[in-house]
Amino acid sequence: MARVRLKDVAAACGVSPATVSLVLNEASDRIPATTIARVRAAADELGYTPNTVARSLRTRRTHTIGAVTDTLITTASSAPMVQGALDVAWRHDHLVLWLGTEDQPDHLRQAIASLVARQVDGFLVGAMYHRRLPFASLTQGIPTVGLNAVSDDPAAPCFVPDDFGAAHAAVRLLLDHGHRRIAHISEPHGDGLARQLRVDGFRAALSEAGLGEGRVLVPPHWHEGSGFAEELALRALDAPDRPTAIFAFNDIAAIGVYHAARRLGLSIPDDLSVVGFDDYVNVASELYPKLTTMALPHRRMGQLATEALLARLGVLDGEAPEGVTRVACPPVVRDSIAPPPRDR
Amino acid sequence: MARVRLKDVAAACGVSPATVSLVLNEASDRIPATTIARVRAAADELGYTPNTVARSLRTRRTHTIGAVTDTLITTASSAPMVQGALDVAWRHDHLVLWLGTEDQPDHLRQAIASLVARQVDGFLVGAMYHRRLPFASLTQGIPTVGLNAVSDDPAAPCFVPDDFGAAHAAVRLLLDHGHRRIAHISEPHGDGLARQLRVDGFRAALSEAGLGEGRVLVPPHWHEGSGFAEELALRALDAPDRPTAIFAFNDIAAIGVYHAARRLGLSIPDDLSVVGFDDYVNVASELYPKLTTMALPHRRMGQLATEALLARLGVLDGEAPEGVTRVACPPVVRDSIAPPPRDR
DNA sequence: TTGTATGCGTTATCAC
DNA sequence: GTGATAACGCATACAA
Repeated sequence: MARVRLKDVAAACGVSPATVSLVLNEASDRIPATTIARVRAAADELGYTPNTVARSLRTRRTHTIGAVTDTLITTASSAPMVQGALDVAWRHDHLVLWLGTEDQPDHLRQAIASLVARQVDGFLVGAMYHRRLPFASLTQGIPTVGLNAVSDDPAAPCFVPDDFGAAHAAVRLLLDHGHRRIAHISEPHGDGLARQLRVDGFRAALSEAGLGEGRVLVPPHWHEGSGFAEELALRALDAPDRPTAIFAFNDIAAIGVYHAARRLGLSIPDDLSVVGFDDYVNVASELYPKLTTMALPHRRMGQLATEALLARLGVLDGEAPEGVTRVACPPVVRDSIAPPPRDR
Repeated sequence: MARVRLKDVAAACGVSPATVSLVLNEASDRIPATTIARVRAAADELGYTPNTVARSLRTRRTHTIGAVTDTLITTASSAPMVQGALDVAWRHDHLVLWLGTEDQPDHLRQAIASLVARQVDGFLVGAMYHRRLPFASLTQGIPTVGLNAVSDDPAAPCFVPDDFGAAHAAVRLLLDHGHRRIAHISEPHGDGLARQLRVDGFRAALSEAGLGEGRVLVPPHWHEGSGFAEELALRALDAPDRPTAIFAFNDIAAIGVYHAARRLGLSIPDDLSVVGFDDYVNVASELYPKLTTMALPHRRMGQLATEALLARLGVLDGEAPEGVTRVACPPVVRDSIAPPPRDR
């Protein structure tokens, strides 16, 4: 019942353990085909699986990636990021030890330390929303890539959404439909980097179209749910010079806009066009009318970050990009945009 | 730059490696306090961290749990399950290697095999929706616990939602408000176990109330999104003897009911009460009116499963329960239930 | 071409 | 009380 070891395979086909090792690792090209076949057959028959911990001790490579992220649960969008990383790692014979820090102070440091003790080959340090995370000092020289997070080390490869570009594209979508009075509902100030980038993208698109600075509505402080956006939208839409389109910071804020429109008897998209951000599962696609929004490329980011890390580890060919890479956020066009109403 | 090893701290304080090991593992009570202090001090000063792979090779324990689940991404609810498992494992000095199989055939077997090669101490085999998963034969005698999945080995501990009880409770909620004509919108037949259990809970509650079998609406085949439920609800609500309340299989189906009500000019909850299931993030709480629903205890299940596994591994005291444990699904009461309209 | 010897960093079983 | 010493399972430089 005990697991079969290299030694057993060697004994079974009358060669030394060294030979078996050479054959199984394809480390020597000077072994006769007959022995190779014999060894392979024996290994197969006995069901030999190398003991990776012994191998790791010897090679100083665990083929394991340590991943540390803040809480996994608050945002539904985390799963694709994880899955993307898992996939790529698995495809290249690596496994990942995942740890959620739940944002407890000092937990990040502890988590990294315990992964260092496990001899992980590299680190993925991630955040569930795009922000700055000072991790360069913690990973003790082990190759590290930021995932949805920007490092304090400017050279560290980091993969984040292109919030600016996506906001710009979202506004262009509205402009192309003929809208001229477009407002942006933002989120409260915080440590997230997306807020400012989306505001900037919004403003850039408007200003390029010769429409000035644009109107940005910012809730005074953070609230759970769409309530804050609803209030903001209500006030903006109830005024004489109301916007014909709203670009919402995210899909939740867009829900607030929908609620406000309903309360005011405005029809989307006939009276008001709306664009969201994030493409939340079961949200954007289930609103009535279905919400046009910018998708966060979480899965792609997870894949890219892991590929970059594997490149730095030498298991993949090619160079890992230095510094921050912005990943495109594709638009998901649904039913919430139409040309603006003729007159008012 | 090289990491400091046990040998180094032994040399630093003039004792043998064996002694250091004994001290650091508190394995002997016959070591004088002075040596203990000396060793501790040296270890601290040098920043010694045990190499866990060497330790694992020796102790045959990796303090690592292998977790295999089908795809992580299709359901948003997966993250709490993962987080719950990670938390408990971490709290007891264990780490988890997570693998998503993406439902590719044979991938489950491969995933388990590669985790076995890593010498994981135990397995968590999970599904993202409650179903049967034949994994007992794959885990090669390594302790295994099912997470949202039922094993083919009746003795294997498995943790699943109490779908029957929750459906029963949901219907009781409606009955207590005075409803008598209650319909259930189910999902199409598939390999999920929740469907039948929720139907059974629905029927049991009605029959206990002397209301017969109840009306169960089943879509003929699977569709993405809420469309199927909308059609079903539309037909039921447009008939002369329409239900005053609908218990939906899940929150997505509940959205379909909302859409149908809107199209028919029925007001929720005044004309129609609705109860959902799953408590999807950003869905149930953002509908108008906010949806009353039964929460899936994903996080709790993740925790319980991991605790059971650790108990089987001897790192936690207590026994792991044998067989299937049903975990309660707490109701989340919001605004979608009211007494039925007086007459019609 | 294959086998022998040694080391990877621990823990554990002994003597001393 | 403490220190040699032998595993743990594998990889590899070198010898044969």
